[in-house]
Amino acid sequence: MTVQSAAPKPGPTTGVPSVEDARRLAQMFQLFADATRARILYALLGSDELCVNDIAAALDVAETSVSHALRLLRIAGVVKNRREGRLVYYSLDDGHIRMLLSTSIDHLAHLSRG
Amino acid sequence: MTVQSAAPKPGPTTGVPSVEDARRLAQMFQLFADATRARILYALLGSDELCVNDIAAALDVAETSVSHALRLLRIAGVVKNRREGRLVYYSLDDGHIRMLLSTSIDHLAHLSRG
DNA sequence: ACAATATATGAACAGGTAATCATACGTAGA
DNA sequence: TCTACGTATGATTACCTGTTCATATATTGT
Repeated sequence: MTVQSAAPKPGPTTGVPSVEDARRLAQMFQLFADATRARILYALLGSDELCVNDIAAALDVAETSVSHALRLLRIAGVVKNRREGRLVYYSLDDGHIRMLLSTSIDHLAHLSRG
Repeated sequence: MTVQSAAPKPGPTTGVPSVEDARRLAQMFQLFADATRARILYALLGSDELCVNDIAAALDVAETSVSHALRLLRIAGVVKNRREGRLVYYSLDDGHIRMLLSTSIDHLAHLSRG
């Protein structure tokens, strides 16, 4: 197969990320690519701090499932937690996350409108 | 198991998205949650229009694989295409996508710095 | 019409992953 | 210490998804 190219070089027009960076990017997006985790994140976007049971109750999802989900988000640095007695409060970790979530909502709205 | 709640009601503090919305959100993020697709998107973020073979060559990925990936992105409205002879040019579909990608890069940088 | 090129798509197989179950851990109160 | 509660985690299972191979479609040139 001969290749008919339109762009002579892979040109770093803005700087194409390395395979490694792309992998990390994808891993990060993967965290949002699950309905349960997405719902958790949006719940946290609303009330800025929630304990595990509150989340489980609000979403009507098993506590175990929520806990597993929060673990992944925590390890990735997307959420942080704080213990107070028996309760553990979770919240979004930084502003980029909030912006990502907001932008994604905008995009969905954009698609809905046509 | 008795639930000790910190927030009396599932309160729509900013408006918790429905299960359906969360599902759509997750599906959208899922598109970015693959290294190949992520690399394609970042390549398109750089040069604003590329044909399939250019992408395959630039990323060193089989053309078939790129084609499958682009199909999903196209159906989801993330990229659009334009035929010119035998070549099909792909580009990002709207500004939200660009902002999402940019924000995600910012977040990664944020994590890297500490 | 035929051949070559560029892209698309269906099927199958391999690897990953979220939900569930069982259980462990940490904390508070009696 | 014992019990109850809130949370965390390992293992299993069932499902989903990306890659590959084979093949189809579209376009151009002879």
